Amino acid sequence: MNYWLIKSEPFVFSYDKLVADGKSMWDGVRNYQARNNLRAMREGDLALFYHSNEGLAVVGVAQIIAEAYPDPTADSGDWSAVDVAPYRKLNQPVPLALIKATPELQDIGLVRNPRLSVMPLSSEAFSKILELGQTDI
DNA sequence: GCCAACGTTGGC
DNA sequence: GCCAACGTTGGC
Repeated sequence: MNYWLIKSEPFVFSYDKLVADGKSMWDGVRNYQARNNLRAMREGDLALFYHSNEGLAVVGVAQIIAEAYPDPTADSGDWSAVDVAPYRKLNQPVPLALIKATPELQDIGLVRNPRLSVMPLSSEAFSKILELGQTDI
């Protein structure tokens, strides 16, 4: 089981929208590092869902339900998409400021490389954020 | 709305 | 293959 963090701008696609839709294709990634992370995802992996730009918080957990396939929204280039489904909404959103203020979370990609949109997380970091979000899964 | 950080592009 | 210029992302 691998753990991930995926980012979305909530006015483009929010966690609530994912819940409403039941599942979604995770497409439009145009960054090689992020794409390679998408390709490393396995069915059943869990991903924290982070709202960037507005909200600035981890709000829920999503599950990977289909592994990487060619991104149909790419008209050229070698890009990938996966399918995700809602898994659990956090009881308490975990704001970026809290993550930055938590010593155990100083090494995660969100802090180290804030512009990467798909990044791996250690199981420790994943659990810690769930704990901050007062959520058991 | 500004600006810093990073990735990508293109000239040499 | 290097590096400057540019575009994009995302926090503040």
